Amino acid sequence: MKRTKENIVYNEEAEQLAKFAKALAHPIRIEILKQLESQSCCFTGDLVDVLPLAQSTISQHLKELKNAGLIQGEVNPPKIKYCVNQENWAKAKKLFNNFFSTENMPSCNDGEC
Amino acid sequence: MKRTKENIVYNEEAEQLAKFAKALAHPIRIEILKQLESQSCCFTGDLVDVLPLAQSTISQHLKELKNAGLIQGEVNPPKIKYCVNQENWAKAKKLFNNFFSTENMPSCNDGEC
DNA sequence: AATAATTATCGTAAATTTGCGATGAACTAT
DNA sequence: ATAGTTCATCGCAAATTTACGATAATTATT
Repeated sequence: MKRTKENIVYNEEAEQLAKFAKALAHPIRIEILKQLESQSCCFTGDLVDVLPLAQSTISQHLKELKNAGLIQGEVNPPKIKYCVNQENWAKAKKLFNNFFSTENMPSCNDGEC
Repeated sequence: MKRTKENIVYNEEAEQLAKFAKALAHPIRIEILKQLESQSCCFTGDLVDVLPLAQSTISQHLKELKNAGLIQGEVNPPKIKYCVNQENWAKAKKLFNNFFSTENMPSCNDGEC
């Protein structure tokens, strides 16, 4: 960060997209989401069985995904069921789709370059 | 990272997707890519004019985007023209599309939960 | 009440990211 | 040759991320 904490303001859509991207910016979180995608839901314990990291670490990654809004947890004592947050998942999908749409993206070797 | 550097091996596709996501995980890099998308190409100098960061910082972000493979630079002395790398852009687009495809994604409130 | 099971949080250490100014490298133009 | 332009890199400082073990918190079962 900067020398002194000083907030720089960015485009809101860019900020939101970056936030989602950041949540996806670690392979273990991709794997976690794939699990949740395929299994409709699962418990932290199940994830710990499958993934090569300590329970506390998985829990931290889950927290980040939750903070980004991509997943949500329901208590099901003494377990907690994590699921994809459909609403935000759809929002992220749309943002990435828009971003990658190459509609009017000119090629680099166009004349005016 | 871990106490001692010890590599954990992840699914390759997850790793690649995470790498692209990491490149997108900062609003300024989103903005940079948007510029490159819309303008077909541009020079670092142009970006510095538009973005609220120092030239050296922009240069670093460009480097990260280049490392991720999302952009490429051509020398055009004394300037350097940055453009989206079409091939990897398409690859990223496909990876994100696949990832977000909710084909057989069951809802959280299905019976078996 | 005591125990077991499951998940979150704390404390710590290492690594990485972010940002800046200063400086360097490469090339142009004078 | 000198000066100017453009971009990259270095060195630094602050912030954040990543990972772990230990411990706390919550709830069920005995």
